[in-house]
Amino acid sequence: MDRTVFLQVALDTPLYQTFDYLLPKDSDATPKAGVRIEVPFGRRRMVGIVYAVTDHCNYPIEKVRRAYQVLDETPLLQTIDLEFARWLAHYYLQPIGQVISAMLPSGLRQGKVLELIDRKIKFWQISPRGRHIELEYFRRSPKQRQVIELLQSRHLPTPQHRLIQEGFTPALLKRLQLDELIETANPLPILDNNSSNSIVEAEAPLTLNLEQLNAVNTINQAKGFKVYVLFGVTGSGKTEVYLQTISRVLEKNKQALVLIPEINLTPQALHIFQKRFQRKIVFLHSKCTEKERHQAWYSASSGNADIVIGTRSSIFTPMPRLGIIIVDEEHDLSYKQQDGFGYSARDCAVYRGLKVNVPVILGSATPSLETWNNISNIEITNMEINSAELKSTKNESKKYTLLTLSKRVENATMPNLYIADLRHENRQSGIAHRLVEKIREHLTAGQQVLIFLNRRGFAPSVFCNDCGWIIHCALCDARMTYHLRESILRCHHCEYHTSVPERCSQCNSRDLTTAGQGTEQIESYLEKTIKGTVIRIDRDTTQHKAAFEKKISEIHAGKPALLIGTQMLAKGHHFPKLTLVIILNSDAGLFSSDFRATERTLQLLAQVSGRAGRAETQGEVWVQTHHPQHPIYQLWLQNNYAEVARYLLQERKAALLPPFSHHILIRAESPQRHYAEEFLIAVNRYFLGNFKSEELFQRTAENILVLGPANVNMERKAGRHRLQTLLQSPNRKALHRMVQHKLALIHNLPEAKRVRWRMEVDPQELN
DNA sequence: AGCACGCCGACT
DNA sequence: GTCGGCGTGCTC
Repeated sequence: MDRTVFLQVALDTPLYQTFDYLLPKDSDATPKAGVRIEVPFGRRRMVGIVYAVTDHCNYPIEKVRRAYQVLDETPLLQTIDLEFARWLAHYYLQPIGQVISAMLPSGLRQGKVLELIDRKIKFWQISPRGRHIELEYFRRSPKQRQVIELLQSRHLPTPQHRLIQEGFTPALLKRLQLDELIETANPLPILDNNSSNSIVEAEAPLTLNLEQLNAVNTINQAKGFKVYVLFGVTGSGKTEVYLQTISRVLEKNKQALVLIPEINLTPQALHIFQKRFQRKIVFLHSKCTEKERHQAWYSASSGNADIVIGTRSSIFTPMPRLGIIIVDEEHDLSYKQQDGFGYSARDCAVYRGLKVNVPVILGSATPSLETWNNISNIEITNMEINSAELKSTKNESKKYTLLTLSKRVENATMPNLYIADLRHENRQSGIAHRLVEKIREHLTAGQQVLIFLNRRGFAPSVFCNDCGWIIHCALCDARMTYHLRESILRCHHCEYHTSVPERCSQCNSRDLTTAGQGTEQIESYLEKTIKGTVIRIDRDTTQHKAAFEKKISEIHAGKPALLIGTQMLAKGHHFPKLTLVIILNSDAGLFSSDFRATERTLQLLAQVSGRAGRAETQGEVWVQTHHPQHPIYQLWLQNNYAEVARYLLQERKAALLPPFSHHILIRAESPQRHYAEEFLIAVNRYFLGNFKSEELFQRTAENILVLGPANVNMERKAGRHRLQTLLQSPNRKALHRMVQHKLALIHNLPEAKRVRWRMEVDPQELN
């Protein structure tokens, strides 16, 4: 006898539950878990995912409503994906419906029909021959030259209609195709080995050095889940290790998932994969159009694509034949989602690897301390001196295997590191004269130089010489940055900007002046001082889409040039002609209140330093500082990240900070400070019972540390006051349990209605 | 989150 | 008289 069937449906609401529904009218079959379903929800009509099919319901049966219709025959999410979602929701303390919603491309979320892309549109891309053709070849045919230049600059196929809009004719394109200078391409960056128009050649694998070979062999021996930390200095050939392990995975007819940080270099990285594998590769990154994302997602989840390369959120892409997960630059902050539900794609990757039982590679020249602490086979050879101490830091949680690549490929050496002590240097516009001389030397020798300064604009603050008044943002607790070319004051923390005032608003003096230097000032100073090409790369100079790539290819052309850049330029780019790197303002990271600041600064120093001297030429790196004796610089000079990690882990252990304890952060913000504060106080009462608001530190019965409500470093940002409570415990389970139990209560607090609040597990930034 | 209901202040 | 402010409550 048939029993009534109930569908537990996950809906995108902030409620920590699923909702029960009856089958749609005259439905012929029971839907499978993982299909989309349209249901009535309050007065709304929503699309959800069938999370489970059961024969009972916990809700008063007379109030259970009937679903409108099932939208898919085959599930979009498989059982294993739903289990992944369940774990995510539990671990990150998020409503299941919102987690599942984040796993789907937005079109599918809204109930759109899965449709394949229109194959009738013709796409063009540069051919291997066209990529390397001398432009001289087009002396007599400027139109052809324009097409070639355009397509050379593009990393993704360009639709024909776009080229026709640009004034090119189909006949012209046909002509170039005949000369094998351009080729038709699949509409998406999908390389399909059985499509006749794909003529991308497979590039042969490179020869591995011993360390690389060892890494590849070790990973290839993995049977099921195992985490490998591929610890390789910049230029040590991590990518080649990825490629050759992927190659083995593909042979076994499995799929590979490769996560990369959210940086501008993606097109180059992707090209490497395209050249190596004549397989279906799909890309998922922030610049994908909705349609591309949809298509890539479909291709991956149907098992059609062999390799998925993407940023943070691609960790959720369903892949039925998943065989390996690679997280490149695993320490990178962009793996941490900052808004919405604050997951770490790297941590999710490790969990997913465990769940699906496949190996996970975490690659970095500067692994995060969380990762480092999990390594089981730290090589004692590197650190004989402290091996006794090291052993004492070991605990049962060590479970990752360390694979070290200590040498740069092609005989490139590591750069020499130097400190410029600003206390004894003459300087102008924030740069020591001695270093300007250095720049000249290297440029004259035909090399390129990089100046790293993590500060846009002309000057980071403007003040009154008479009364000392500093101009602040109207919406944030932050100073205004002066932008010379625009002649404007900008806040770098919100959209607020204003014209430069004539007079001090406090004392009416006309004597306003700037303090400090940004990239704009360094650029204008050095353009005058040295004669040569200066290329500045920061958010201000790369606003137009093509500008960034244009500058990068200008650098790659290899002519002597001085590059001035922020973070943007620091990561992932390989500039073979770069021999001198100067880091201008790393002191900023020395006195931060965030306990992770030291780790971040050292990672950044190492990453930036790694840009220097990749080819046969010896590179040098200079750091300018007022505090040359600071331990950060002493550690940096040793040029031994393993030692850095060891040292920092000792500190963390002594202070019982992560990874030796665990954090959950509750943030609240409101235009009215007291609303945020009252909410957090109400939350604390749940944890502490007799919470005394005048004490900053308190402990719960389970000995969990409750710290707050406390101000965030920049208390007011974009017009909102921000406060937070930090929960800390060495016992992750106890911490989770406590918060889990109060979650629904917190959500229902009347105080919660008046503020924007969110829960963050494993926060990466405490300010 | 949405979306409705409901109960008070200043406007055509 | 009603338009609309946002406090409160509910969603299978």
